[in-house]
Amino acid sequence: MSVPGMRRRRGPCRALTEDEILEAALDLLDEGGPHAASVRGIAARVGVAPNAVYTYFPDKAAVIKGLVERLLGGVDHDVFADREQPWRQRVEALALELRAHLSAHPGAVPLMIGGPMNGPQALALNERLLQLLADAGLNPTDAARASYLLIVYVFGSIALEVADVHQAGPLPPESERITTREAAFSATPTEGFPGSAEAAAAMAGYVSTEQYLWGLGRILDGVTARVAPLANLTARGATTDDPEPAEMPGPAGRRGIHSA
Amino acid sequence: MSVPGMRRRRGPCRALTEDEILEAALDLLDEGGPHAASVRGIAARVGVAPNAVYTYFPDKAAVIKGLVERLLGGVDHDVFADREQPWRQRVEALALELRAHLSAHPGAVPLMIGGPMNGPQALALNERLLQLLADAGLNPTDAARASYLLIVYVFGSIALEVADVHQAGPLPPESERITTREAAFSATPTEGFPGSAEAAAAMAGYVSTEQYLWGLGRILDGVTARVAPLANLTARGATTDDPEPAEMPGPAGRRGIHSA
DNA sequence: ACAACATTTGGACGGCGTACAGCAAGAGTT
DNA sequence: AACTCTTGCTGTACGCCGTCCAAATGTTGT
Repeated sequence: MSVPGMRRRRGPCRALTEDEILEAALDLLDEGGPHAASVRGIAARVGVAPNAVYTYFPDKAAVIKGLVERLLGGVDHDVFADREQPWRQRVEALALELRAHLSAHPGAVPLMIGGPMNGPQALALNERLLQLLADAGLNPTDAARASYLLIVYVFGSIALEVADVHQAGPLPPESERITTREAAFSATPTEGFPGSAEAAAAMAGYVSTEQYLWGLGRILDGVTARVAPLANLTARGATTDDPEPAEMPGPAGRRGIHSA
Repeated sequence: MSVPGMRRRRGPCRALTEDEILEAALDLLDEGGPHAASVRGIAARVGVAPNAVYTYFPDKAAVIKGLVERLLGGVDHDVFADREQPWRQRVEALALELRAHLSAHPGAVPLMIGGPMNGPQALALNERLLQLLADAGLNPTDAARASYLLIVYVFGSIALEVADVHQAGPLPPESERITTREAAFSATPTEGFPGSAEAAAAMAGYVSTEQYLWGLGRILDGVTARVAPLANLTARGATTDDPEPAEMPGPAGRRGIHSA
């Protein structure tokens, strides 16, 4: 009497689950950096022989893939799914949530951008972003392009940010990282470059939430400028002392793409 | 008595140079993917014992660092140094040159974004970009922020692009990559997502020069929209003889990242 | 009970980065 | 020229890596 779906596999019960393996891998990654997520280390942490991992994943690449999917699946979708809020704030919330969630596991970020993000969670994220931009009034083509632009910006920012700290383990707090960068850049001679001191200060501030949100804001400005030149301004506008609302880019802006 | 600069080292002549090692590493990287740049492989290619590499570089990380520097040093600075052209075209030329140059060595791109880009060539690139944006009329703070935004976009785009192809060796031509992506995305069921066919086509087109330039254009739109709506006719601006200190605010942003 | 199968394990193979000791080769000194 | 000192390269070895293979163990179906 074998229920076709319930048919328990022939052999002995498995000692663990895929999720335990992925969790162990993530823990090792957080503790020891990207180098520490070895099959042997994972197996030792969950208490099995090194090659027992191959019962659950065909090879290490599959473990990494599953790990990335698990990480992407952990982003809180509710923060930006509230369609009552203005869409710009929803995008900002998504970007901040992604950055916070991924920066909490800096060792996993190089593995993420090292391989193709094809998994269901990556597709779901893209899909949600597409819908969000479509809600904002963009046509499907622009929504798709803007979606990828935002993905590139978010993941590129996070990648450059976590790549900037050379030590393993969790990321130091933002202020400490900026201070370290400041010291590093001011120590470098910067042979003959103008304004080395203030340049060091500026480049140190690259890895800040403020820079992150500034770049995101400029991208959203550029995306909305051409599609809805008047309908925005609902979300938080310019934050600095620019007097002009800047309706359209200057005369150089009309130069289009080499459109195929 | 020996001239202090001419003082040849005491021991026997070195069999090779650092550049030969880096070139061999780059060749291996191009042929066999990021995995193939092993110290032993490099040594075998240049015809020495595996540990002879450590005469020239202290460890493998130094080889990678030198390799990245060599790659960044290979970008043609003349394409965007022409200050007669409008600055937007100069930025586009820089972005295209960087993409072409780095995409020619896809195996090296993960190594590039895997570590901090602190080298002199990276700093020089940043510095040139800063000056270019300052020429465009941006104040130092916005120029610094826009410079990093552009760097994030360029390197993030290239990283996602080369990470999309799973096989080693040189990148297939763009059309082939798009076709492959199209097939992959249309094969995926995309469970219940709206517009799977056109979504697949749109996502396949992400890895195209057109998408790349579109995103770059939106970023430049967003950057220029708020800072110089009128003043940037030509790049022949003031020489920025006395740049104000680009006080980049420090750890002012409080949201987002903290570890653990 | 028996057979079929999944799971896990011990062991091994090749490759990796790299440390250590020894040997060859050139420069400086006598 | 002989000696020494410094430097470059090699042989060897250690520990770690990912992964395969054969055997042992446990579980289900007949």
